[in-house]
Amino acid sequence: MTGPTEDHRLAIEDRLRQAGLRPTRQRVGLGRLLFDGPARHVTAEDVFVEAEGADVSVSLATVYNTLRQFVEAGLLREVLAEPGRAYFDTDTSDHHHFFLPKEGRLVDVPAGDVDIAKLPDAPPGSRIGRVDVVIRLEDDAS
Amino acid sequence: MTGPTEDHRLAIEDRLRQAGLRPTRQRVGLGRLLFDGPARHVTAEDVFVEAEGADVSVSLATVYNTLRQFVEAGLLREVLAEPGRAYFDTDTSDHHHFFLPKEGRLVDVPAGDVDIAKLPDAPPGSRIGRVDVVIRLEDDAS
DNA sequence: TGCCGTTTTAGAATAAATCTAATCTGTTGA
DNA sequence: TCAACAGATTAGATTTATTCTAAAACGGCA
Repeated sequence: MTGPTEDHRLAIEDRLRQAGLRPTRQRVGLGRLLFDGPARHVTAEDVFVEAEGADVSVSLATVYNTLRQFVEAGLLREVLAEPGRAYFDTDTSDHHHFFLPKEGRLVDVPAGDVDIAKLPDAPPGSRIGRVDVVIRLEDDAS
Repeated sequence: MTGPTEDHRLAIEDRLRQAGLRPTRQRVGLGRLLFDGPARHVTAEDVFVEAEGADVSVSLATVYNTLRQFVEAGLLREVLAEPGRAYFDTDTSDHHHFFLPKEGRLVDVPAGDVDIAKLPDAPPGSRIGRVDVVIRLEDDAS
C-alpha cells in the first residue's frame, strides 16, 4: 500500500512542514506538480492549467497564494523578465537566466557561466538579499 | 526671443529627430520633463502626474506610447524590479541597480562597482542584447 | 469528536498596460 | 502658402495579471 507515489507525497508533506506550511491537499498537489521532474520556469496560469489536467483541484486564487508562500519559504524563486508577468523557477539554487523576448521564455544559465567578480557594498542598514542577472537575447542580425 | 529654454527645446527636438521620432508637442514636452535635470527612475504614472503639473497636456495612452518609443529609440532604459510595474531610467549609460522592496525604489549602482568577469555565449541564432543586474536589498538583521 | 485558527474558494475588485476608432497635427510638395 | 495624407494623439473601453473579500471547508489538537 506504500508505493513510490505515496513515498513522494510524504516527502513533499515533510518539505512543507519544514517550511512552516501546513500540508493541505492543495499545497501537496501543487508541490507534486512543481517539484516532481526536471526544474522549469512556470507562470501562475501555467500551474493552474496543469493542475486542472492532473487530479489536483485548486482555485486560481490558491495557486497565486501558494506560489507566493513557496517563494517566501524558499521553495521557489521568482524571476522578473517581462513587465506584467511573473515567472517562477523551481530551481532555487544559485544560477542566472537568458530571456528570449520573442518566445517569452527563460533558459537557465549555470552559476559557473557568469562570474561576478565585484559587487558594491549594501547601503547602511541593509544587506544584499539576492543578485538577479537576466541576459536579454535578441535575434542574431549577422 | 531665443532664451535658454528655447535652446533646450530645440536640442530635444533634434534628439527626437535623430531617433526617427517626429518632434510633436507631446513628445517634446515629455522629453523636457524626462531629460532635464538629474537622471531618475520613473513609472508611467509618475510621468503622467508630473505632466499634468507642468504645462504639458498629454493623455495617459500617449505617455505609455511615448515611453515605449523612447525605450525603443535608446533614449530611456526599462528596468524590471517589481512584478506588475515598469520603471524607466533616464540614464541609459552602462550601470546597474539596487532595488529596495520596502520603498519600491531603485538606486543606481555605477558600472564600475559591479564587475562581470565572465558571461556565457548566446545560444546559436541569437546575441546578447543587454545584461540586467538587479541587486535586491533587505533590511539589515544584524 | 468538537473546536478554532488556518486555508480555500468563487467572484468581485484593482492596477497596469494596451487597444480602438475617431480626431488632430506635422510635414511634404505643388 | 496650403492641401493632403501619413503619423500621432485621444478618451474611453478592454485586456491581462493579480489581489481582495467574505463565506465555507478543512486540519490538527485536546
